[in-house]
Amino acid sequence: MPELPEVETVRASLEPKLVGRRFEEVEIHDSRLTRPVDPAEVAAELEGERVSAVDRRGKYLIVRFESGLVLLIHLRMTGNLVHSRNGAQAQAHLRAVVKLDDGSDVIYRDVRRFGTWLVLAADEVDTYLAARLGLEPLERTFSARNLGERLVGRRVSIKAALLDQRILAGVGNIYADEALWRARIDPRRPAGELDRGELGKLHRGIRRALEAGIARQGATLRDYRTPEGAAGTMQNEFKVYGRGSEPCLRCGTPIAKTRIAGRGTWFCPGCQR
DNA sequence: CTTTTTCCCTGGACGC
DNA sequence: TGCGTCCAGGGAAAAA
Repeated sequence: MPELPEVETVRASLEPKLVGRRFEEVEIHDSRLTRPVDPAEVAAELEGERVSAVDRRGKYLIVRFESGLVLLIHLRMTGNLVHSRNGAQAQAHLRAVVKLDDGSDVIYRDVRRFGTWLVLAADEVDTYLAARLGLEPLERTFSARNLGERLVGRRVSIKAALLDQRILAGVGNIYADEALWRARIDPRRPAGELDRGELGKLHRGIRRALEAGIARQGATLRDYRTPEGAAGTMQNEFKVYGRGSEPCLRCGTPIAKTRIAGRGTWFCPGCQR
């Protein structure tokens, strides 16, 4: 499930391969990918465009073109971008292929078809993203203080708040659990009740968890791969996610599993308070 | 306004 | 072996 570290890994890998390249030919095989826009229309818009930058905001990949046009890609659950220099062989769940002007291809696969490709004009992008995304956790401007400001008065659990992209952008189910373990905070605590010290620990925990994920090229549980086709290794470093009944690495208490905001949630009932 | 629930989608795991 | 059921979860939309 691509979260910020996985999307950032994809971004960093694709950036040097795409910047300066032209989209020669674009094939989109799944109408769900561009819904409600006709995929043929999106393909036609993208053909001939030359890439000027590959950015990221939250879990969105932002492909900017010299013309000002922007392609926003969201991988959702199982979306996967691979760069290939030897053609796009017939592959299961192939949803789109972009042929670049250096002869290489960008191949998009997505088992569950939740991913989206959206084309916007340059002046529409900020508005679109600002309506959906809050603080960017790895930006310098992200602080314990402005995290706290976003949580004031919130009665939802801190886990649910971390998953709310309008509060904090890029953290998903895995890294939310990992960040809360690092911060020693119980995921069920009401978000608005964290004190100043806890906010500081949470701020640090979020950054540490995300940075660890990026350093390991993300976590591969099933579908996620880097654009080189490699698996990430962050799944080997999980402190709590998926470790139900195994001993806490800090205090030895068996890790508990519960359900918060409809998502599987793992935490240590011994040292997360 | 905030919060909760439902839905989308496929395939792997599991029980019988 | 086969079939039904549950689970995985990001985010949009509807409901409360």
